[in-house]
Amino acid sequence: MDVRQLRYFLAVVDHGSVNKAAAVLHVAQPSLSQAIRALERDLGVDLFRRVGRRLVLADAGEALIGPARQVVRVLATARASVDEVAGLRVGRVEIAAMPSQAVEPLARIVQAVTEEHPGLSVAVGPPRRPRTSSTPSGVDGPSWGCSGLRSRCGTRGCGCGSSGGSGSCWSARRAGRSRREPWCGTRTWPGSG
Amino acid sequence: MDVRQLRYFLAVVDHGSVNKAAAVLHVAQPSLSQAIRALERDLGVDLFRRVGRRLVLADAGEALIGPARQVVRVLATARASVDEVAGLRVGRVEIAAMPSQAVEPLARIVQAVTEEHPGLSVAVGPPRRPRTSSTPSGVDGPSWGCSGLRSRCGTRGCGCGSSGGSGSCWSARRAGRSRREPWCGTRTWPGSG
DNA sequence: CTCATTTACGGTTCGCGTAACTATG
DNA sequence: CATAGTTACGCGAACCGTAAATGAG
Repeated sequence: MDVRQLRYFLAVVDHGSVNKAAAVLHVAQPSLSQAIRALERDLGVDLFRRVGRRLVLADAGEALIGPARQVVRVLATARASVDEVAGLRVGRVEIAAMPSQAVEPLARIVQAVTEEHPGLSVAVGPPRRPRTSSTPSGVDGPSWGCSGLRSRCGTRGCGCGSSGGSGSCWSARRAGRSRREPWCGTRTWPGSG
Repeated sequence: MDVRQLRYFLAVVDHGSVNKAAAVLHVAQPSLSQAIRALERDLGVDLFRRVGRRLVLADAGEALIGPARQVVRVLATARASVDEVAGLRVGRVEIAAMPSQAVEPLARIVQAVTEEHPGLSVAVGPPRRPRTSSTPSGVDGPSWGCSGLRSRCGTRGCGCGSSGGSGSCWSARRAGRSRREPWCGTRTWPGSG
């Protein structure tokens, strides 16, 4: 059982179908289906009942929702706790964004972040060599490949959530944050700013 | 950030050294060191300060301890919740064990489990790997490839922890529980018992 | 037939272990 | 020299995406 699987599970529950959930999670439907199956196999229980071409929650699935949300929430808390102590005082943030989305809401976000954290150096650039239409994988140069802004940036919510849309925000692949991260991640390196 | 990493982190904190923690976690020292590094890279913060040949908690590490424990605890709760609903009422457990270790403490454990859950069918066999790519969908016989017993079996602790030693207990690799699981896993499938 | 989900399959990434290296006491 | 931690590297497993198959409406 993995946090990623729980996130996937919750997405399916929230959106009512694998299709919708996959779109929101930015993964292919088969991948999501596969992950759900793996979770069920891992738990040894069917979380959904396959009725027609719909997935409806089974009892076990119902029971999992609460704890699953809690896991996700607590994990976010863990990160926030660390950020609270050492985070975002000084560092460098590199953001890869689709040019078409790089102005708004990005500009506003960057402004908010830099005002909140004067020690930060923020850089914005294009997504280098996206592996598919939605996942970046750059590794060299200005280390593009990392990127995005998460909904709540930094230690305190500075109101730059804006839910991203699907242009200026995606999960990092190689360099920064693990790609396991939900989608949208920040990455800072202390000292290089 | 992954639950596995948090578990590793906590082990290092609790045991005071990578060496000890690695031994307890049953992973090689470099693997653990690597994982910690990855976690630090992911968070963008040093969790430990490398002083001499010792790791001492940095502020960020200190801040992470609480939330990390909570994540681990909540994740266990999630599994328990599912088990509570659908778990271990009726099903089949297949255990792969090294022959030399298949008697004790395995026999005692199996007895305890079957007494606790009369609906269970328990099978024990060698850790041979089945070439059947499909996991044991509960159709045919002892599809070995699954395995191990976790420290606390089932929904309530039935006292069969025994900490395993390193023979009759290991993480499943291909079928069954993900090997990400701490080590030792049970696997049940409803209906085929 | 159309749409949603699942299965099959190849590519890429990641975690782990072994071995070699560095540094501390 | 002995010990603890890190880096280098190869293997195996897992995840993802594309393509094809299955099944319900």
